[in-house]
Amino acid sequence: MSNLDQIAKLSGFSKATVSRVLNHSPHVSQTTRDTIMKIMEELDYVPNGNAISLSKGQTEQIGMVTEGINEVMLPFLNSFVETASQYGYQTIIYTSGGDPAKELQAFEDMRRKRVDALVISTCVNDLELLSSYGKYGPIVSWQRMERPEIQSVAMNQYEGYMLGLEHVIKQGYRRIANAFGRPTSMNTSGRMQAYQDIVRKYNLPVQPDWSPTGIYSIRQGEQLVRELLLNPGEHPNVILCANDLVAAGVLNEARRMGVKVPEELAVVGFDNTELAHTLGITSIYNPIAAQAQNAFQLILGRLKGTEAAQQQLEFQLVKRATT
Amino acid sequence: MSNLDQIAKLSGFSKATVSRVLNHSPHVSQTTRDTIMKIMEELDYVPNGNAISLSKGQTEQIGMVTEGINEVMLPFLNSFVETASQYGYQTIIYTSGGDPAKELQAFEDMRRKRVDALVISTCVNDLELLSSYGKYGPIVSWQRMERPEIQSVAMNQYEGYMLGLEHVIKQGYRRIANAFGRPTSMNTSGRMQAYQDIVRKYNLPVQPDWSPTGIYSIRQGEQLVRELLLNPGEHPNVILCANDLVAAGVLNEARRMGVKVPEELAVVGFDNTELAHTLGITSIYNPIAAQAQNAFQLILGRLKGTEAAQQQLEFQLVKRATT
DNA sequence: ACTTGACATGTAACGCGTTTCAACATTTAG
DNA sequence: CTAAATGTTGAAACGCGTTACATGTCAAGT
Repeated sequence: MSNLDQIAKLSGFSKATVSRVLNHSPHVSQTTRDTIMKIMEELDYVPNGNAISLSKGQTEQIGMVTEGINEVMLPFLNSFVETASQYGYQTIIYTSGGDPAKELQAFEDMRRKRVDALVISTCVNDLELLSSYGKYGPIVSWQRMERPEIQSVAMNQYEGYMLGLEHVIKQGYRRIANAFGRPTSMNTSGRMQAYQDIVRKYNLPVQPDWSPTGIYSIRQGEQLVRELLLNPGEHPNVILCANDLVAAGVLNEARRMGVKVPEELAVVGFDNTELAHTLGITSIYNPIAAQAQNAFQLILGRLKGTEAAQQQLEFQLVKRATT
Repeated sequence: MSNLDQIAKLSGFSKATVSRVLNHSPHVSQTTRDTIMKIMEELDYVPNGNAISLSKGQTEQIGMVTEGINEVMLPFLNSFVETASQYGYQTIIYTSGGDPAKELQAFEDMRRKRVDALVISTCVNDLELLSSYGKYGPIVSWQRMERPEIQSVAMNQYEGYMLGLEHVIKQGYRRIANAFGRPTSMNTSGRMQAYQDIVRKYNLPVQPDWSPTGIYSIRQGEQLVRELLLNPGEHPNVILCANDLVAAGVLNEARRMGVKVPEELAVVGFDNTELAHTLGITSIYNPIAAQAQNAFQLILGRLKGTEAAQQQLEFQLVKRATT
């Protein structure tokens, strides 16, 4: 493996000049540039990325921290990776599987300079602790967050959820159930607030078990339907789901139970992923890809000291066959 | 930011000894270890990851190269990331979006020592070219591949596909259509071979447009159904799909067109992802998660010089409502 | 008492670019 | 024709651990 020093020696110039050629510095004469480039080609030279990272103090790598990648995250991940790579940044995946220690690993990696910044979604560690890593680099969250050290690209969940709620009300449904996500997240509390407000506004019936939290997956959606519809007492006639995965599970299981959708039970998803389209589920369009781009821009801004503006994005309701 | 040198000076020991403490070398007395550890804690010291990578010549990072992450890749990605992290390796995502130059970036990054190894799936560059990067580090492919420089964890697609073919034959279907994937991949040619053999064995009817290639996505699946069923002439009564995404699209569109599944048209997916389960699609179980683990083990083996054995994995057919 | 070996620790080179500051050469302006 | 400006290039320090090899010490073996 050849290195910069060899190029310098062979060309008769100093390391500094070779470095200038590599970095396209204008302070090199064309002749010198040509000479050096020729030698680099002959030796099949490429600079060592680690050496660059070490001396620059930056890796041009950004960590994405999640519990695990699922269908809902897919557009976020793809869009983020794509955007980052346009600017020469690579994306490293950190999945915790719910283990706080593994999650923390990502933050430690930022402290150790292996990544320049982090994007996080739902977190399992104490926020206080995570925020404290803000001093080691930019942290941007996909969830709404009230921490000065952590910027957020999350949208106003209250408004988004309200869109879904008003929609089903307009369709004539009144017995509304909610499959909420992570109970401690700001996203969930925004949605809960919307639900409470709509209940008050329209004086809707409420049952304690109609608003469970911690529902994220297909399987959980399936189970939820069984519980809701097999319980004694009054049943809901519409379920608003934390995301499209849950909605898919709900729809699937309801049909399996012989329940007519949307006549007997309406289903609303969230995020409007490909899955919602495929299954024909009414869903609240969440401009996830745009959020990912925004997340990267925020990071880049912090990294370059050019403070990018927080983009303004909106929810939309996509009506399909389940309402 | 404190560094190893400061710890050495403050503790009165040399850098070498401090390094030994960091690396849990047994050649340090307990007293010394304690002293040094205490100082490291006081200064809130952590070693710089880039410096380690530079001097060790390894980053403990593995690149995963794909056109883009989709639902089918999800279990592979998650399983790979999870397994790698157990061994202290991080996973970097490289998505090319079909652009050869972007794909090549990943290989160049290995040359520049930013990643220790690569896992690839479908590739858009010339294989000859990609193989030549084998000298810079291990490359493992998720696709079957006939290159000594690139190991493969792909399974025998011939047998897997045959499983699906024999199944639909047994169910009485004879007009078989295939939505094949990437035309140039070894995976596809294995499946094509299986199809040809079954056609010969059972003397099945064949139409030129019943075996298109290049079908990977939901949308393409949807379109395919329209084409196949609206064409003049004989229509197939079963479609075997390149993956579950395509099967989902096919199923979706067929139902929308009022076609009865499985009476008028059977659908078989591939990979048996969560999606197949949700939609009740018969699918060929492809032990993707296990392949990902295997891929990592192969890489680790090459990296550590301990040659891991290629695991033997099997396909299975999961019958659901679409056949 | 003397050698041998085990253990603890230090020295210095190494991995490889980047960057600041200084120096020198060549134009250009006056 | 000189002073100032502009353009080239180099020396050396810096970023930070790792590791092969050397040295010193003390206890066990004979």
